[in-house]
Amino acid sequence: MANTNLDESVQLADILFPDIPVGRAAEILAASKPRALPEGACVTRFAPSPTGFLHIGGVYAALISERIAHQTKGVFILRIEDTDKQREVEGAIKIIAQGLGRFGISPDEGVLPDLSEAGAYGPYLQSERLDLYRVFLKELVARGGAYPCFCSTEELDIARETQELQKVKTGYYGRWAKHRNISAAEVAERLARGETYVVRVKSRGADGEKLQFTDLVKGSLSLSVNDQDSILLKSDGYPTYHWAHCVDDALMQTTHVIRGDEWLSSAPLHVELFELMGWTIPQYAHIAPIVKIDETGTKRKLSKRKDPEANVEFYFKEGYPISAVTEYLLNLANSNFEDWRRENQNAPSEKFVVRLDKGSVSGALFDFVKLADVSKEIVARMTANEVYSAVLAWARENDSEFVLWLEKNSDYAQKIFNIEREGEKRRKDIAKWSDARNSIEYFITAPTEFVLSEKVSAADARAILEKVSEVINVEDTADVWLTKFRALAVELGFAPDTKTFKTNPTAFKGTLGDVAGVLRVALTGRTNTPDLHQMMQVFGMDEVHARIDRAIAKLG
RNA sequence: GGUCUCAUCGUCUAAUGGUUAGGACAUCAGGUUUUCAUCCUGAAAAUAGGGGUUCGAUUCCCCUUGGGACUACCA
Repeated sequence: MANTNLDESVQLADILFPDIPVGRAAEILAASKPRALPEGACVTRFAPSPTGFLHIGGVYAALISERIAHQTKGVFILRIEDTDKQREVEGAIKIIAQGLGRFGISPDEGVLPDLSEAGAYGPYLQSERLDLYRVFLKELVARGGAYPCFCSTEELDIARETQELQKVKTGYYGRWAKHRNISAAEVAERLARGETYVVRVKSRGADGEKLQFTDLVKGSLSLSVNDQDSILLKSDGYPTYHWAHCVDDALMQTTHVIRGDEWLSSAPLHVELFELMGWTIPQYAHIAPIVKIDETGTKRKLSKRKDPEANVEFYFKEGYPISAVTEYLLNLANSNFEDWRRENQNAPSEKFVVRLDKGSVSGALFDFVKLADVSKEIVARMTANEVYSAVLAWARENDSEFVLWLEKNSDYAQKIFNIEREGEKRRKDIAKWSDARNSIEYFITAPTEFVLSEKVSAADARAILEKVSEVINVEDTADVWLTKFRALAVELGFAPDTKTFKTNPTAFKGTLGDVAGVLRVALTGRTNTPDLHQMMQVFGMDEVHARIDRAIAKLG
């Protein structure tokens, strides 16, 4: 800034922002209280734009930010970046705040899930901070760090075309920065004529210069310094992301900026901005995006247009338990999460300490199979009552018919969900709540089709069912039932167990499993169900008899 | 095109200048159980390619190839 004429800059600032009194910036800074936080506490924030959509990648970033803040006894802020009026969508703030709320991610400051605002460093909507951006921009202009630019979009387009033709770097910089040294007098004149303008940073960087940059996720990097006179204030009076980020995170005293790595290449600009203002530069953590393989076989970021799974609504609709999605995301953030989980089976996931430096450096593929596994594990650990409540809550939003049944048959449903849900070897058949209905469907509707295994003849099947009908008593303990069942099988010429059958296969019509298969199909119409004895206990005597009779009738 | 960046089983990843390169999910095979999606055992499966440095490289360096991000008055 050696040859910048300070007087000229101050004049320029006054012409541009005549309504802002001298010293206003200093006043605001002086009024902003330092946060009283314990040593090592991190202040983080999630700052989405309200585009009507909560992206799973956003939840990922928010989750990491929230954990970093809270595990250090710091502060987590939800700030809304609504500086693009074109893209803003009605009701989007609600979607974001409540969506995060469903994931249990609650901010200490900013917009809360109930849409109220908390915190002493607000407002937390950027559209309500417009005066702040102007105040500090005036300061920057006065220091010779920014200037107005009157170039039209057309002019800029032409310049870029020229640059492309000449094969030089595109953009507004150096000798291409037409208004870099515009005089206060000229600005006054153009303003008087009603010309619109933007305000650009007067970059100090030169092409080819490097910036040693330490990123908390990516490590030590050598980035190119910023040499672009980027726009800070748009002609509509709104700041660009860059300026808003700088002003907001300085005023909110953010210590750790955790954001998607698409921001990495503009980090040098942000660093320059903080330096120009003489503010403390926050620590940066640029996290890798969650990607998918598309039709062409290339990896790309989850796209809100093309990929339904990019939207958190998708997970709500499918009924993935929220904690499963959270744990999967945590596992993506720090792969040692699953080791921790094995050691701490019943601990809440908040106990796991997230580390930024253990994050993936390049994008990770979202793996639904793995998610399903995590999810099944979680559902298996839940009680029947918890499962019932979760399924009911899911059904309320997605399956009104099922809700009716669940509400009417609350006790019965809980008994069903309790099958193989006690003890060590728990059944793992539900990954998401939308699976639930199908997995218990045969309890709701008795089967009408009975497809028997080819291993058992119709006559034998009939004999089996009639015999079962005679001896069955659902009050029997599992052992008693099994003894009866085995005797019955032997009586009809089947082997009492697999081992016996294998020693002399020709001596038997089949195995005990084959006999069980007949009963299973009669009761459920399926070959694949939970434990017979437990199911029959839930059915009760009457239902068991009714189903067996119906099956016999069907067999002719 | 320019700038930056990344590269370990199919996937997510661990590890180290010297290891049989480890785990998890998925896959396959065997076993247990009255079925099974549970459970147990086992198998197959990776350091992108080429050069260096080194006694020794997957690890450090260079090149190639491939991927990703950015290159807006969008965030």
